[in-house]
Amino acid sequence: MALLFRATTENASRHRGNQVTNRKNIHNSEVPLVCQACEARHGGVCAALTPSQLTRLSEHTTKSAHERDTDMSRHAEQTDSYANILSGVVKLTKTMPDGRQQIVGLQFAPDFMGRPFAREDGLTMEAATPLRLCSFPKSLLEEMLDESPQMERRLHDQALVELDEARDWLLTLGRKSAREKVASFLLLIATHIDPERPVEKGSIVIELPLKRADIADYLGLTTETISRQLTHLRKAGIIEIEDRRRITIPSISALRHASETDRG
Amino acid sequence: MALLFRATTENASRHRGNQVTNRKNIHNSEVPLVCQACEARHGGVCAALTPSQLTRLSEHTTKSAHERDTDMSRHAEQTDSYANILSGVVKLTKTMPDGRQQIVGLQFAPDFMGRPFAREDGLTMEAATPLRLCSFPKSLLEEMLDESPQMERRLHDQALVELDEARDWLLTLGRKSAREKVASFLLLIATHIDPERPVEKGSIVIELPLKRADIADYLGLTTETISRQLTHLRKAGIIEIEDRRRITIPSISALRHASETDRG
DNA sequence: CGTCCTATTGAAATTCTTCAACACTCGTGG
DNA sequence: CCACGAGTGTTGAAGAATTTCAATAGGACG
Repeated sequence: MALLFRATTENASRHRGNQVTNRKNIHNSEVPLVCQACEARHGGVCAALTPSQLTRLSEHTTKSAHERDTDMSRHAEQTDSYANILSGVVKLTKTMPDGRQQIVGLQFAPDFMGRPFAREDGLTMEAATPLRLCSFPKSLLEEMLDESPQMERRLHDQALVELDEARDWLLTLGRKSAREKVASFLLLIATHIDPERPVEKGSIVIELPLKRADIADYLGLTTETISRQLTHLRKAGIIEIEDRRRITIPSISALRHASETDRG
Repeated sequence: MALLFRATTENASRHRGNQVTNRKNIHNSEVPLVCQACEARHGGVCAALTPSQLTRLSEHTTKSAHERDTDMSRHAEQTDSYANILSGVVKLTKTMPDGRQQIVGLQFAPDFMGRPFAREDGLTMEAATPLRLCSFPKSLLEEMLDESPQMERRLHDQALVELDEARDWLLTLGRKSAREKVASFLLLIATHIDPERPVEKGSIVIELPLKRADIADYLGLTTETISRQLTHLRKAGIIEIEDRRRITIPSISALRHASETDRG
């Protein structure tokens, strides 16, 4: 069992955020250094805590790194912990008895993973990319949730955001053509992968966190169709394919248009 | 504007739940009579309130009835209220610029309608059937939410349930055939429309809350396909069609099977 | 250099949609 | 009481989009 996931685990106290990039100039002496990186990016649930609560929590956090394709539900179960995503992408997948699969959600930094006080059913969570987490014991977090309604509201908010995203995706799966679906996916990645960047203007390059088969499972299509539609978008000048995983988008608004209409 | 929705509105205090059917033998003298009906069925958010809070809330509730196709967002906006569904079904719809539509959720009694402290975007809410609501002023409810973490947790729970349902539906839209989709829809209705009834055994009759065009918008198909698949299910002996709106299901498990496999 | 995994491309097969005609139901007014 | 019309649902045939099957190519790694 333990062999099934390989994680490099370091105690947070030995680790002062020295790997952190993208960091803004924040010097809040009250906030634990380990947490500043998170805060700097765009506060996850922890942002709802007071500095003293944050200090208490940070004393029990563990940072860990995981390879692509690691089963994260297993990790959560084994360590009896919840976690924030520091970097990387997690895919949530549903599977039918006969093997058909559908990715029902993607989680990016700084999303919270897990469900305090509630069941998560029939869903597998896998690292879609190399992943870094900041984990805390379930018991401690649930304690703090009982103390801090703000933190619970934060989780509630994340659930509502995920609900909105799931519903947007229902529209995509139910009513869009394959071409529009692929464009919608690229748009989704472009707007989520780096929340720092203002995404409206200019040419951007995105790194796809999923391989073709995963994209297919996300869009309810086959890998062949993904491939064909990508080359179609390329020929239409809406994207440029640098390499299987890197795509440049000359104009986000052109892409957005393509995500809502088939005909030019 | 006001002409656009016609509602018969009665003050709750003049209304002692006398229309209530399906009521169990509960005699809790501390709980306001207006609320007992709700509780008896299967506690909505109000179940998290103390009797005294419930009394306070019940003094400001308004029951109302609405015809099919009423725009409920308008109602919520105009009365500045949130509401519990007492009976009937509400459909949540997303629409694309070019008119394509997708139903992204159905709400049944005793679901809570509205989103305290958060935005609900690009979504229209319509009565799919005649509807009865129990509404309360937003301000009062938000006050009580600040007082009662249990109530907020209840809302949080509902959001998580809706999220799970949306994700199940993603699998349905993304990976199932038209036949399986229609079977899945019937199964959904059978399991939601009357939460009282144990749903596993025997033959049951369901009343469809949606017309064919709506079912199509829920399943990402066309009305023609819905029609064809319904007659297919009928010929396969999985359902009997009593009339356009009433369908009997001889065996729920056969239907469940049909919702996951095409070939017999 | 061979092998495994991933991605692309083509041609045939299938599923679902589109277009078109027709049937049923219900309420209204002659 | 019947006729009419609008809204709703069903059925058929042709067409389009996507899948399936099959073959090939590119990269990463031992």
